[in-house]
Amino acid sequence: MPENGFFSKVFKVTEQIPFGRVTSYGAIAKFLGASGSARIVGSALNGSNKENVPAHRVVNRNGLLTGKHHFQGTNLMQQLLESEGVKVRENKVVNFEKHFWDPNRELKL
DNA sequence: GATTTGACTACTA
DNA sequence: GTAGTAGCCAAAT
Repeated sequence: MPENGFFSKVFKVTEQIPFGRVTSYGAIAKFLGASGSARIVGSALNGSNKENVPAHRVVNRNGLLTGKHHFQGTNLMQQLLESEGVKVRENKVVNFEKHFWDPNRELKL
């Protein structure tokens, strides 16, 4: 059964992110009905490292890999994104709008 | 139970 | 376009 914890919700949505796509914390927060809790999404992903959640597909609204430091400490996040077809330049996602995936828009329903 | 913190976002200068 | 400040909410201490 689904857990009501905010973290679990974030994990669930993050797991639903399609291949080669990225999204923002605010988008996930909004999808969960907690718009404004973007920071909580980041905190949740902080624990996602232990889960099978592709947290590397979640970046800030600028497409900047703000959480790359929270990974293994190296450029693993960027490597993963590039490995999925998402080009990264200076810790920023290239064509962010193009790779942007909005759960409210595509995952909805 | 109160205080602090944080992988953010938006507004203003 | 960049820089700084404020607002926001949930989890951890």
